[in-house]
Amino acid sequence: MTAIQDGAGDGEGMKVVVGISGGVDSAVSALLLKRQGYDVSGLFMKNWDDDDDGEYCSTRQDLVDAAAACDVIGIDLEAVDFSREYKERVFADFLREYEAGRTPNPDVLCNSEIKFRCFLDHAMTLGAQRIATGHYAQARAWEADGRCEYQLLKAEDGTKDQSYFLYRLTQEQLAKAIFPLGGLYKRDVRRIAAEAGLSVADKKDSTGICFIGERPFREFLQRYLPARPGEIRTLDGNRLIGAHHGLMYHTIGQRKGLGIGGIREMQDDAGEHDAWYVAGKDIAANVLYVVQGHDHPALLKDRLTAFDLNWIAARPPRAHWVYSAKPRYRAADMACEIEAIAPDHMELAFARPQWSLAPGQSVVMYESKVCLGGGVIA
RNA sequence: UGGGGAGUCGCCAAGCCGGUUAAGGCAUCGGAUUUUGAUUCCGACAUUCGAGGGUUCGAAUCCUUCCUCCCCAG
Repeated sequence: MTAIQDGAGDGEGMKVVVGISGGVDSAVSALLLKRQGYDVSGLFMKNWDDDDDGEYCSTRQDLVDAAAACDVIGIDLEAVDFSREYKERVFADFLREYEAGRTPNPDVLCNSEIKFRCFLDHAMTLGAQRIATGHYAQARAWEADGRCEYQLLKAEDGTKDQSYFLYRLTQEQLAKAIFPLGGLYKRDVRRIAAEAGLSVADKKDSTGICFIGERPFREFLQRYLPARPGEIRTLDGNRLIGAHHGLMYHTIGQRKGLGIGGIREMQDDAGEHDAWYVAGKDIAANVLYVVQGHDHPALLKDRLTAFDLNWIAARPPRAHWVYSAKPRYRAADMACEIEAIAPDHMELAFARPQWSLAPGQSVVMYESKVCLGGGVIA
């Protein structure tokens, strides 16, 4: 086995389009590719209409920053609007999931449907041979048994690794991708940006849903989905303990927003209460079930079922084999075993119980540094 | 109505035989962390102790009147 390409080679004039967001990461990605001799151009995506909420609209500033960065780097910048596609392929699913009482991860879909589909296709029409993004992840072509296969690897900087968000990519998509930051640490990326005179060198990292940004979540959801108030009951004892404004505002393991204060019968001698956490939902009855204490056993599960699977290598991993998995972004890898696997679903058992597995979130599997793919928690 | 008990931050709850700044928990809000949603962490949060009088150098803590609630009587 030999790595025949690691994405950091000599550009030799190869045309690559870089997704420029207006942040440091994508700017440095473009800068590095330019230095490596690629024929680089930038593409700024506007995928969300912030028509009526200027307060949280930062895309204008992002575009300004993106343009300024490209100017310093010395590349062209084009802007494209995929907001219709984003709405149809990402946001619609996002709303369907919330409506069903689940907790989706739109950014996973955003990558497979927008950045590595719409954006990729568009870049190809511009004559590009590759696309690049500021993701902290690594891609490489790997030759084994006479076959060439593209692998997705974790980033060198484990604290910034974003391979989780890319687990839905396919061989075809990965073959076209370059992740210039995969081998770098965040601090070095900022240093490179500062040394190159990029104004975004110390710009704060963006958070919130990709392209939509950070905003009051309840208020945001409420604009798209009707809120149905209902009861909050204890999982232990089925005791009526409060009221919720809508199941969609709560996810498994959530503490904030329950509004449950002190209850006489449920305190210790000193009158102190443990916080309450969401442990389950009864969608049909519109009841939210809660449990007291972060470490309540009902919040710990050592197995899960996942569906809507995607395997990057285009073939499933082995059952009864030890891998590791993350049941949510930034979770520590946990050893696990696939107990049963079919094309459309699998049963996964963890070596140790996982805290608050939320239906709708993705479970992503790894074999050492290699991201194998994953699925959506049932 | 008679007897007993209780009223301290949105919710619980210390303090209550007087002594300077009214514990703590939950909730809430703000910040940090974070390309989902969460979690976690840090910070803020009663010039005031149901209301009015009084005693005192000094009261949430004592006295008193009123209001409200609970229990037992009925």
